[in-house]
Amino acid sequence: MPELPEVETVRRGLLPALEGQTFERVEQRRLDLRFALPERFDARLQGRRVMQLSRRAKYLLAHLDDDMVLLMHLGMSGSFRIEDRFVGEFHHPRSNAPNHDHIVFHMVGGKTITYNDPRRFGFMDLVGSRDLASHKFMAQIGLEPLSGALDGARLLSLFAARKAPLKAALLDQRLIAGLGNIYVCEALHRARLSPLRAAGSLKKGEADRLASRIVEVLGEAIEVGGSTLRDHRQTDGALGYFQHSFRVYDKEGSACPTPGCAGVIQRIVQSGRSTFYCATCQG
DNA sequence: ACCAGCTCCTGCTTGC
DNA sequence: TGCAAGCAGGAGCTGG
Repeated sequence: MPELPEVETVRRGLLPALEGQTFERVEQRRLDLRFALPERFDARLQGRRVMQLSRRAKYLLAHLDDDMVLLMHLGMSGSFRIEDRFVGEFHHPRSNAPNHDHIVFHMVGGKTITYNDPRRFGFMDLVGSRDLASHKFMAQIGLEPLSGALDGARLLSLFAARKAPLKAALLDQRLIAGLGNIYVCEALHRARLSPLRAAGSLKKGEADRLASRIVEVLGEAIEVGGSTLRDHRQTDGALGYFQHSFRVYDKEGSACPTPGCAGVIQRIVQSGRSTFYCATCQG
């Protein structure tokens, strides 16, 4: 599912269709996604104008002209597509395939923005802008890695005394926001650090390296529109390209790309999720 | 406080 | 070819 670079790509794709634009009508095809949608979700959006579309961690935030914020999370399989006019449900080649277009935003001017989410792990909520910071899902979110504030010193203090492995600590959204399974694996490989290391055991030099590799890999991914594995598409249907730059993710059995390293990428399971790394050069 | 495991859901891939 | 198990980019919740 979308991690920070994919969500940022989606944000940029949605900007022209959403920012400064007004909801003419909102078609809500179910009462829940992962969670129940707020009461009168469709009615409360109708007629509202989007003043700004921002991102926090993996959340998209549409700031409305009535001081409310539409909060959106894509979960594992959520995506948006923009069309000049709604062309109807997307029909899968398989008959009986259920339709997963759950919400359609009909904008003034004729464009439609359709939220599709087969696994329905995504969710949306409406919250007053003054309550945003204390919102259940926003309050715990950690450091924004591209804010300029992520460096070795910050990493050291965030990870101090933590016994959890680096892999788990980096996935913890309360510490650093926006990293997911792909970019954690990629950043650890670039920093030549083992995903199994206790987070609290990092030395200053290692933390410096890790912080700069995280910023680097996220930046590179955003530049090319994120990674497309299965579901992620840009809002115009274009594919991201960063999957071609993976060094370890989903590369089990491949030669380690680190220059001079004779290792082979292996897959292990940590906290029930796949970790890809090179045991030879990631000490 | 911290951490591991389970859970939600659908669909694609893999292995027998 | 068919079928079932396994796996997937997230993250809240529970229980130790």
